[in-house]
Amino acid sequence: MTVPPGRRERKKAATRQKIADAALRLFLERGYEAVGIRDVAAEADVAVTTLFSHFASKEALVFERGDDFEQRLTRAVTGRAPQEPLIPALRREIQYLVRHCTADSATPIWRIIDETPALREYEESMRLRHAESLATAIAADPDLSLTTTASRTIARFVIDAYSLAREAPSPDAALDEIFRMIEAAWAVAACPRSNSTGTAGP
Amino acid sequence: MTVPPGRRERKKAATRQKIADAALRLFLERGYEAVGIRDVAAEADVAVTTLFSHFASKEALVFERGDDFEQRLTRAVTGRAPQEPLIPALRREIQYLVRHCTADSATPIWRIIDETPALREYEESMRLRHAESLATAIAADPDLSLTTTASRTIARFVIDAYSLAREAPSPDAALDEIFRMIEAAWAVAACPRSNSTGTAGP
DNA sequence: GAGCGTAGCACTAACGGTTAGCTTTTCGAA
DNA sequence: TTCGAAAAGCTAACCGTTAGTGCTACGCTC
Repeated sequence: MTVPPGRRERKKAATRQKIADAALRLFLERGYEAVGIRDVAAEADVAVTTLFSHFASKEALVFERGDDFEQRLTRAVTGRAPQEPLIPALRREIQYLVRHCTADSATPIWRIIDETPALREYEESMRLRHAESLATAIAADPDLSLTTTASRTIARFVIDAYSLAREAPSPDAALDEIFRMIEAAWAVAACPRSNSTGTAGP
Repeated sequence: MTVPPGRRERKKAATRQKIADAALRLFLERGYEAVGIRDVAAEADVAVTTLFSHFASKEALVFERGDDFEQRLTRAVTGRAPQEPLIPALRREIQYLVRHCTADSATPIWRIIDETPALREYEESMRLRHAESLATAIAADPDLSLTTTASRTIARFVIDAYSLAREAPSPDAALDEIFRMIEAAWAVAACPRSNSTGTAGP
């Protein structure tokens, strides 16, 4: 809770950054799988155990700023203009995020991610955790007052939109189509009228 | 392609079963993480390499019959009665699958899965692969003629329904709620009318 | 039925990510 | 200055997984 970060925390952050930079450099240079943890540690001039005290796994080195995703989504909910409807706000944010990693394939880290199955799997699990945070944020909004299930469903759908649009040939068009569906799902979640779905329980 | 499986294939199947049984026994006895691959191999009296020639990973030992899930879902699409609408057919199948692993927590393997993060993650990635198969089946149905994106979206939503209902306090009620949302999403995917979603692209 | 090709299995040894145990260094506060 | 604690280090392993190399048993053809 100290306002000016002490020398200790600065050094710690510096070490972390040094590791992340070394990892990125090596991954771009030789490819993700061809680089070992011990290589990264050596390049960053730290011990392997130090590396793992900063990053939980090898994959986490790639998604170094992965928490931004989570924060941006929850803030798109909690920080949106008063009375602004939920889904368009989320759509705007997802669109930004998708563009950020498709157009910015100038940033070649996304190429590595796309080409490495282990990283794609890791990203999907990460997004699933993000969906949980998003669901919590949605459920906490007093203007919406959704059930837990509805919140979690919408959150999953929104994350699906990200994943699907990301690998679609035309991300923008895909987002259009998917969010039209999400909007419809949202409408029945927000004001439940009928409850017959065609199959009654026994 | 021989109708009566030869001795060779029977022996192979027997070995596979022996390994699966040994694994299940040990996992139930000591817990998933406390059992090593070498333990399983020893208990089944096979070499470690043999074990990995039958199962791709340690997690795969637990989801030995995981392909059933995929097949049941695709057949729910391809094998449904003529003119039967898609979503109720999928809902029926998902309901069956959810009940199978919630009520059947009598089968304590699901308890182990629920308690082991590594297994939950593995299951989620597996379901994602299943969603791809399901999407293909949906896209191939001539009665529907959906876009690729719409097919994949519906498939993901249906898989989400499974995951969410599985961990909901009342799975049946959750399924009701989620499938009401999916039905709405489906309606706009099947007959697209308006295409304004509240946020226009720049 | 003898011989051949191959699939299944075994064994050893390693690789690569990850962790435990313990010591040393470095900072912050008393 | 001194002391406690956080950060970083080193060694040595654990554990899932794979490569390399044979051997054996089966299925098939002649």
